Amino acid sequence: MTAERPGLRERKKQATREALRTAALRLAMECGPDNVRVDDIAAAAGVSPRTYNNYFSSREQAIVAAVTAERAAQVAAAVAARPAEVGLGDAVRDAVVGQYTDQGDHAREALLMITTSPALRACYVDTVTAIEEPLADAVIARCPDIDPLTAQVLSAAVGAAARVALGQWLDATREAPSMPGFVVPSGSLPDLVRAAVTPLVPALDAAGSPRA
Amino acid sequence: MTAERPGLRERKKQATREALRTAALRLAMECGPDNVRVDDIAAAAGVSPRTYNNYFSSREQAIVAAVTAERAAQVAAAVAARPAEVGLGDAVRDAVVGQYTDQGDHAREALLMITTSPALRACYVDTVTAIEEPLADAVIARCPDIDPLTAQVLSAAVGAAARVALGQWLDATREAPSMPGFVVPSGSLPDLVRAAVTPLVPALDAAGSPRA
DNA sequence: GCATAATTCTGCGTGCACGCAAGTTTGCTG
DNA sequence: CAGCAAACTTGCGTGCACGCAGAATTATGC
Repeated sequence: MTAERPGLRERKKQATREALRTAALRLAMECGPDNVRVDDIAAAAGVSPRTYNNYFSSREQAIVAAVTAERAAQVAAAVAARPAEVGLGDAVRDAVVGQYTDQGDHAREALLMITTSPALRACYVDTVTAIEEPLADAVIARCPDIDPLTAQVLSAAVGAAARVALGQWLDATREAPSMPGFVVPSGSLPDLVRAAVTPLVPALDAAGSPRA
Repeated sequence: MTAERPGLRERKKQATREALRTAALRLAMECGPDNVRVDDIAAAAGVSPRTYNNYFSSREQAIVAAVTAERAAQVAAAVAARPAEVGLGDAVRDAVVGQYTDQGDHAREALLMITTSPALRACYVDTVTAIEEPLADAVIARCPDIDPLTAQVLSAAVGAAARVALGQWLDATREAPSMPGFVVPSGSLPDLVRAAVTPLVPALDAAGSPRA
């Protein structure tokens, strides 16, 4: 139903994208983030270096994409999945927090590597921008009477909050190894994300139910 | 008082930065944004091309900086200048809106040129990120008991709202010339910014006065 | 099945960002 | 004033993003 026509063409594109992501992450983990050239990734995926940039617009993007993958769609789905009774604020907050809980074991060491390189950290933090549009759509679907601009602003605000939390956490985990005493000064990532999104709950609720 | 020691060194640096900004904007206005090379800007400012990248990390940044300039500090000052009686929400909103009202005549045509190039638009939109840190400081100064993370999140949210408003407005003004009928479909920029920040006011007020 | 239109991949060239290692200027101190 | 250390500038080399145009591949009409 949702997949109208797989189409040989489209499938090949997704395969290439997947191959690039995987190769990028593998090489980065093996050789270290700074010892991987774009040409290497392209070669490992069996395409031209030029083709790499038809799929990803920066060297770091492919590596990060291997970890981020379908996050945007998942957030939107999670918001839609919350029962209609709970307020918009709780629904969005729980959906976002859920995205950063129970990371797989493999993802955890990848995250640690991303911590290594400033460029990778910046790129990873920027990926949360991708949730804005799907999230706005989900918000509109939940509250059809909401002003589209408001939905967009609130989604962007949530994205910004997640960005702040992620930045804090990445910095904290990077500093940690030097200080043997404290492991994670700021607590776990899900807790941090929750704490960051919580201040926005009043705004979300206010927009979600105008007559309350 | 605040300026401890200007110092010959620091003055030269600011002069170079200013020269680069000005030259960049002038050349961009004269030749069109896409017909200006970094080397040209550097030459016009009398420095090496390499030095250019010691001050600005992208070609567009210098052009945009000529328009943006001191915006970040002004927002922080504007927040601090609001009387202590008004709520945090109103104070921040008015301060941000004030930044985008009564643009100079010269700035207005520069804005129009920025509309021309996608890269410039993206860069200009990204500059609002710079207000986050000063704004967070101003918020903390206003509400000393606030959680620093909350202040940071709210500032980032406000920045995101401004970003959305700016994006909308830039897109709208770009589409406008093709449609002779409508000039600005979405209204004036200050109104748009106000409308974008308003949904966040409940969150700001909630954080600003916990006991209300 | 085949011709044709639409996409995608690829090589090439250009402009750009940035690390590195001198060379130069500035600020401080004896 | 001499001399030293820190900061800034500059040239060079490398890797990268992306526009462009031609070849290769896929979809579509007959």
